[in-house]
Amino acid sequence: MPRVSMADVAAHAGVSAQTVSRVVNGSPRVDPQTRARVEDAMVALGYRIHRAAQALRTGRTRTIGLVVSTLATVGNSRMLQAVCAAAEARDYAIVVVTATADSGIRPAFSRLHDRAVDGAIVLNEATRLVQLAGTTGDMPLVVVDAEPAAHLVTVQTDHADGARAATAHLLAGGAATVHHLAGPADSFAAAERERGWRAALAEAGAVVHEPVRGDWGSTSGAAAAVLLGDATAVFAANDQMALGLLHGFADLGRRVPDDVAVVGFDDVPEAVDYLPPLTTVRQDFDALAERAVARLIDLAEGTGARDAASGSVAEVLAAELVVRDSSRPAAGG
Amino acid sequence: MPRVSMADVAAHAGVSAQTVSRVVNGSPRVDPQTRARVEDAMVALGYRIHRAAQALRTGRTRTIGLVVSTLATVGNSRMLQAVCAAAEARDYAIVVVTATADSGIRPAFSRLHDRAVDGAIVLNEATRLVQLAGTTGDMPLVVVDAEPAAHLVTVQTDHADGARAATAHLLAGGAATVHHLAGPADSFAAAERERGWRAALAEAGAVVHEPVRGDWGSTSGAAAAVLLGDATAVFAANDQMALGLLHGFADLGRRVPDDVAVVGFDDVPEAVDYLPPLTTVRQDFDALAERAVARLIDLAEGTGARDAASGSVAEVLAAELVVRDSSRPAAGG
DNA sequence: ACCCGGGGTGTTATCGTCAACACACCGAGT
DNA sequence: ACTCGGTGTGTTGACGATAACACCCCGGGT
Repeated sequence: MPRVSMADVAAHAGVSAQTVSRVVNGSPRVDPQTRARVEDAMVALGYRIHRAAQALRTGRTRTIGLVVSTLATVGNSRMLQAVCAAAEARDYAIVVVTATADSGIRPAFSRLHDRAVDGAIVLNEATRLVQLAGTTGDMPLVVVDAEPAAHLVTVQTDHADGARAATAHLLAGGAATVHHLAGPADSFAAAERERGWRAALAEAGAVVHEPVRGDWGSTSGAAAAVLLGDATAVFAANDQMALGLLHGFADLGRRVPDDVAVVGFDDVPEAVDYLPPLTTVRQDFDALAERAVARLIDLAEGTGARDAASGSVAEVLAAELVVRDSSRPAAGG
Repeated sequence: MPRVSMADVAAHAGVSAQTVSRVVNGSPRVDPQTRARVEDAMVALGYRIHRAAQALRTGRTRTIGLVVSTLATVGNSRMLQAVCAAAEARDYAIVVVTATADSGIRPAFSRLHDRAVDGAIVLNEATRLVQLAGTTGDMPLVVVDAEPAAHLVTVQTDHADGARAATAHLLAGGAATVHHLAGPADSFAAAERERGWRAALAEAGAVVHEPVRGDWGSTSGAAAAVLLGDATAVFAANDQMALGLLHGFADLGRRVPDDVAVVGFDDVPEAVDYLPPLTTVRQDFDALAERAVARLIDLAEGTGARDAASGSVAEVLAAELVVRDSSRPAAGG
């Protein structure tokens, strides 16, 4: 049973292939009766458009590349899911390519170029890789969580403000100052969260201890606990490292939140069942993905929407503090 | 700067487009000097093959569809990453489509059909959806973690054996019997893990309490703790539910592992930092993905490899018990 | 009667690649 | 000399969709 082409449908409906094309693409210049006949034929034969042929002719694939460094972080995998949903709603498909630290970003873009994707969304914490991306190709690009820059469309959570809120919350809870377990040095999100933390300390006139640096993984959080032995409040740059802190502090015999309060970032689904349940900053991944996809498709289909559709070059979405027991000393323990 | 085609390269190298095609596809019938000239021209012009055109001509896209119900479970997102890596190593790309419970699997396959993928890997815990898949299309298919069946190539972890090992471990630790916090009723993996648990109890002649059923999420695990108030050992069908159990038991004042031992399944990266660190059964997602991709490409490129390459219809990979504190009463607490 | 405009439809050419075939050349066997 | 097999290369014609253009028909204005 070979593929059904427009010509087959056309023959069945007694029209030309061009008319079938017009029906498929919703052209208004088709007689309603003809349209109905063609639609019946499409159903009868089980017609499906051949995207490869369409892509060859039009130069557009209705496909978006997603460049991702890793899916091991919960944030990235949730973003992927949200991006898929947003793209499917617009009849676009997502091609995932990985750009690891050692492979670099170039082979990833090379693959996307081969595939003639209409654009790419970069989900990559390493700012320097993004700068390489500027070098690579003339492909429409939306970068998530990267330093805003000229010629670069970015979408991001307001990491700094979320971090500020988390830190202020800890200070309000009675801590003299707040220590910080930061993310990797090359991550934009980590830098922003650190910036927000510093700002909150500065506002309150609190002492600033240099942050300890982790790698997003929970194990690095557990290791950091030892270095934070004298802290009474710690803001961790993500939930997984915060979990590690909970573990590390428990091993040291320090009770959370009574001896030390802990706050994370992301609000992963499991955070509510950590011991104790984790106070954290919630990112709205669905909204972030939705905006990224919308912006990218604007760019890709842009009929010169450089001014109208894409008013601002950087889009920033609010984050929300979620208070749970890990920062609530009075938690009926 | 428009796209560089084979014709452009051909003109630059003073040969025909067909010769360029032969060079690109590594045909042996090309003079080494000619080949070198063409390769130089490709580099000079920055030639990249146009996959859409290639797909139109050959009917093959070097693209694999990945049908996934959700990426919220750690297992699925790790599988996705591993599948990407395995596919990229073979110069295939991955297109992700989601098949939620309410949308059903049909629109997902519809999208893949449009995209003319060479085959699909189904990562879907709901067995019934997979049966629908049989209805859908003549596309080469590899199903991960599904009931082996005729005309169906499957790849799976040995869930039953892993569960058996986990249960036996708990019994060996001194428990009179082991309760089970099972996964959703429609999940093949959940059913297999339950089967392994039952088998281990039967071998030991232990009392069987009907399992409590969760939804893979940690919250359902926390809720289940209340129903398991008298258990001294619980085998949870995944790590996230086990985390919920740890939380629930803590709220009930039951100490893990002293009052009740807990074992999970998957070995998520964070399990080592749960409180206490979680004994669990490790799945080798990389190997699973590698096998799934290899089998699928065999099928897709199969020149009739029905007998040779695909000897067995179902492939089963071993799981490994990882013992940590949540099941080790003597853990120097 | 004539032209005009526009709705509805068909024809042609083309996107980039590759399979099939054609062909020119050369050295070896008869 | 004459076929023959093999090697290196060019030519032609699809694959399926669609942009551009051509065309027919019909009602309304002159």
